[in-house]
Amino acid sequence: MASVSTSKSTSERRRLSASTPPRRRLSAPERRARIEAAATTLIGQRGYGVASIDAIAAAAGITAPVLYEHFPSKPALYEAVLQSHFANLRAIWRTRIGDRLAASSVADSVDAWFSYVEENPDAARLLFREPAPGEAAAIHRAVSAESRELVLGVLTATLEGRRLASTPENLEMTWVVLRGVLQGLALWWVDHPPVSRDRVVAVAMSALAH
Amino acid sequence: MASVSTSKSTSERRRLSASTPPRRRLSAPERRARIEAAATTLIGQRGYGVASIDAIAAAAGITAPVLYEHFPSKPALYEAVLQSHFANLRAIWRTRIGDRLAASSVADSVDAWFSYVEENPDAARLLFREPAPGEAAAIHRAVSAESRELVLGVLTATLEGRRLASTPENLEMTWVVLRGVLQGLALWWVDHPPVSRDRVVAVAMSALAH
DNA sequence: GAGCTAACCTAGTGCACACTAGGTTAGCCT
DNA sequence: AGGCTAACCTAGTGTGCACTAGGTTAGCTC
Repeated sequence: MASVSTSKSTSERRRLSASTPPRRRLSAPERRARIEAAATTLIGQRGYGVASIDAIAAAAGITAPVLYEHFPSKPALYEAVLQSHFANLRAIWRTRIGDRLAASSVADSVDAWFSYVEENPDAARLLFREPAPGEAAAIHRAVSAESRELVLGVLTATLEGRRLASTPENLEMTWVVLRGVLQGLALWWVDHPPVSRDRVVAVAMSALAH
Repeated sequence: MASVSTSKSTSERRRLSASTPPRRRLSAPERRARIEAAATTLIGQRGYGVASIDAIAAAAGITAPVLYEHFPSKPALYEAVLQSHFANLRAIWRTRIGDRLAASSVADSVDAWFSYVEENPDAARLLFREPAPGEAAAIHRAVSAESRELVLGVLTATLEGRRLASTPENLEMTWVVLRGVLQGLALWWVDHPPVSRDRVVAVAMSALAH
């Protein structure tokens, strides 16, 4: 009795995973990329609080301890994922717009921006659904601040002299309106994908044209 | 040793609360109202997931078991609070607007709407910060649907014949823009109270005038 | 082919939270 | 005054989560 195997044998475990691809070992960078992709999907769809580390690890094909060899904590993983996607969006704005806005470049940027949303719907949810206050909110605010400064700078240079942008507060409110329209449409669109990008962009541009 | 009091005496407990008002017993409706007020504040400020039942009960001056004599569960409490505030906002729209929009009544409504936000900042956070998907999101969607239908109906009656509102999707996108502007400004404003209501309303009206 | 590193695992720990069982007492009613 | 109801409490239970200790093995290097 006592001599019968007391722990599950290796062969048994391997048999269990026979139906799934035979569990390969990945290099650290590749595994890290899969973890970030899984985190984007799950945090985007379920929110920071509900997306558990176990679930993210499972979606990345591993278990929680392996995830902790790549990221020191859940907030750190969240920050890394936010950083990467916000940087992509900032690049979109920067490559198409100089110091101030011109009508043509704005249309270009908005279209490119919605292209990114179209190709990364879970990232859009992750970035634009504001997290509940707490740990996650502080990180989100810190990371998104850089993007906010970028757009605020462009708005300042463009709108100086116009009536509604005469004070810092009005400038910030203009930014709030801009963000509200774009993020609102983006979050609506990712749940209504049959609508074409052109139509969403048209509504956005019409709402933003004063 | 063993004979020394093993449980805290009643008098000792009463002495502890001597600094705070001497713990009155309230009637059920009054206590219920305080629980709802505490829930509005805490869920608004911290979000559904982070605001614990213990914290809400403490803010209402009681302990968790008493709260459960008034509300059967945390989701039920959340729904009750949402219902009450959404109903207030619907009343604001309904008393000032008939079947379709006229420029003057819209300005009136928007001003009254922001008055409510001004007087109930925590309610604004509770209503307009979309919760992370999960239990809370389903309830929020269900409760807010009635308000959405109300505004969508008014929009339909008003905009029929205009170009951008020609399809159901465009109508819904118009609603998304409207909501994005109002909610975005409201959430920004409750964190920047020194700005006067008139200025916020002015920005909102300018953004919504096509 | 032997050894080593690092990718991966199982099996926990501790904590915070929603919710409950069962007892105590304030304060009204007669 | 004495009794009764309902408002309130303490002290739990169970669950789910972030995070970890310690061991196993794939697969590269020599």
